[in-house]
Amino acid sequence: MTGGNKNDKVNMKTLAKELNLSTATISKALRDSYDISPETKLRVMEAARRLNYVPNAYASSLRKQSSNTIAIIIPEIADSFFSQAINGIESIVAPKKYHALIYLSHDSYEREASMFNDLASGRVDGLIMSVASSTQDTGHIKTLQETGIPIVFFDRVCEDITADKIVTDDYNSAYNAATHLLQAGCKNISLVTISGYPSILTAREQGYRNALTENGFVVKDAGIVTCSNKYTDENVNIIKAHLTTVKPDGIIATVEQLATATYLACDELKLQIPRDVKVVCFTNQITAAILNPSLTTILQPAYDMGKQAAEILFGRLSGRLNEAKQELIMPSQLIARASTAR
Amino acid sequence: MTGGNKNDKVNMKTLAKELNLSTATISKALRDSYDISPETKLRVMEAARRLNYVPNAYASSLRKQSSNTIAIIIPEIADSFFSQAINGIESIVAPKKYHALIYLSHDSYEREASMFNDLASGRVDGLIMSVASSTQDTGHIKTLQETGIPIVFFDRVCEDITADKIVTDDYNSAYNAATHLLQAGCKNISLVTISGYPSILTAREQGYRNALTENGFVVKDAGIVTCSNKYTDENVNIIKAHLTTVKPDGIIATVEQLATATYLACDELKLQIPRDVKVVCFTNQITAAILNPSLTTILQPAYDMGKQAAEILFGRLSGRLNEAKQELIMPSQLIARASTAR
DNA sequence: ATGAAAGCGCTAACAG
DNA sequence: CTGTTAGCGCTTTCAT
Repeated sequence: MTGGNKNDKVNMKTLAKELNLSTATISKALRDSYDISPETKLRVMEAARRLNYVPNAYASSLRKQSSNTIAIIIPEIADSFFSQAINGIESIVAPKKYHALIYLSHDSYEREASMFNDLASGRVDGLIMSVASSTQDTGHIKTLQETGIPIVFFDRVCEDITADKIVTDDYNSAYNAATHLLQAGCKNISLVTISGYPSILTAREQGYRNALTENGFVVKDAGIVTCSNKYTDENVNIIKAHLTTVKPDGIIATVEQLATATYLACDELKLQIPRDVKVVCFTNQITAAILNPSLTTILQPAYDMGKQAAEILFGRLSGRLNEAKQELIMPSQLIARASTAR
Repeated sequence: MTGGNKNDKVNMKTLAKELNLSTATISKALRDSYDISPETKLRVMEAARRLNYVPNAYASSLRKQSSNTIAIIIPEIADSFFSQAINGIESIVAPKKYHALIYLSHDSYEREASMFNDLASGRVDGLIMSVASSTQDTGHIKTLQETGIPIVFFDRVCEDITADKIVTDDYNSAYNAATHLLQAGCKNISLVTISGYPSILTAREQGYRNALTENGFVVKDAGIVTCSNKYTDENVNIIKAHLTTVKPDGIIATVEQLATATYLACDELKLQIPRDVKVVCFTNQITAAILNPSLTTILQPAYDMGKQAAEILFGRLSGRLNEAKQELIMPSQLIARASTAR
């Protein structure tokens, strides 16, 4: 190692020796405890700075049985919704000098379940998560919860678990999206969605179904296309097949990665948006406004959802918050653009 | 806490008591050490599973003085290049049962520098980073490096630090982008870039300058627009002002977040791409192909860069790799689309 | 106001 | 093959 002088490691013992104090005093002085004299505190702080003392987080965690670390479990990081949510979480976590350990499930139940081993070891004090779309059995989550670690769900929540949850009004958003398409003149609206069990998909599908039914349309199963939850381009073919057979004049895409797939499918089939098919998608992509044509989106308050989730988690961690678990529903926003123009 | 039965915490002592063995034996058995009898190993494994034993990572880290954790420092997470790079890093880190602690500098030198305190505490075994654009003084990085922690830079590297580096061929990419615009008929090409010191910006600017000069053009400083490195929309105005005064017929945008700003600026000024202005941008956004018009991009191999960075880091950590530091240059790809059509 | 001592859970010499 | 022992660096009673 280039100049790794491991021996100059300075810990509390070093400081104690330097100042002729005990490590106990050092410890208290550094934590600004009330029963240390102001002058001693100053001497300790000064020495710490001078010798470049850095506390060992693991020793502290081991001793205190708490880690000042939280976990974030999300399906995917290369997704605007989730990355914006992380920025929101981080805006709360960082100032508190907490750390965030980010786990990516890649929408796989197996990966997700295996991560929970780690979490039970006291590695983290709390968890913020969005469930993998392939997760059906939630035993791993319940087990962790029983150890007393607080969990806050956001967006993709577990219906069968009692915990704090931050979601958007998925039912209404999809209902509004469908209504918006109907008003734009669509008569045959399809739902393009992904496989899996997240509650948000059920809610979005229900909103879609009810909007159609209430407007006198019959919802056929053929009108619902299920794509892969992988971020691959096989979905383009699935959507192309659907467009060819069912010939919808309107599409609601339920998750971000389906926006590009839908556009490409239409393009390859020489279908023009919005003339031949109108499209609306649940997405937070900043480029929606400059797409060809600009895309009507349902924009979720990702940053604020993350922020809220973190705030609630810290409320639980500090004991400040100990009422019943709450479910916070934050409004999404339908932003009409050219892809749904008449 | 809901059913938090803290007292059933099972550690090695519990297992030892259960099986009438010492904790040393338990420890070795669990690590599959050669000097434990197969039957004992089986008994230990079985008991561990039965009692739901989870090792305490912090105790282990404290004792071993290594944490099986690496740090990733990047400017921003809501950026396709960086999030794809993280996926690449994670593809190497996860199978090794390592953890990745992600730190976001938000392109601020102060934030970045303050993170380095944390890292010196033995919290992480190694670091993969992309430097904040506002970082000029690299003392904090050098200090950490001197403690013997291996550092691998990717994309935004530090010129004045000897370390492993993964970059793309920024000079050539910009050179090619400029040549591409010239071939498309541009006579007045501007560079839209961000403020800050990353070497990649210098390289990209140099590629731009040389391509123009070699083709008989004079590069004026007015042809280079410097935007904010914040992910805000004030940049739209900066670019609008430039378009109005300098009236370029071609634009090279050096970083992802400037693509949307450039498009919006043109749109607001009713300038048509590619008729009035041709645009090429360094970006990994998946939506580039479906923009209006589709955007000519310089696509960096983000995922592979992350993967390589992680592989080199693990090479250093394992001691397998101990030759001189290497600088790996990975090729970017210019993907011509409608925004630069003649 | 300061210090002595115990111990968080684990690992690694070393003995047997 | 198994156990004893010491200690990683820190925090926290409990004395003084």
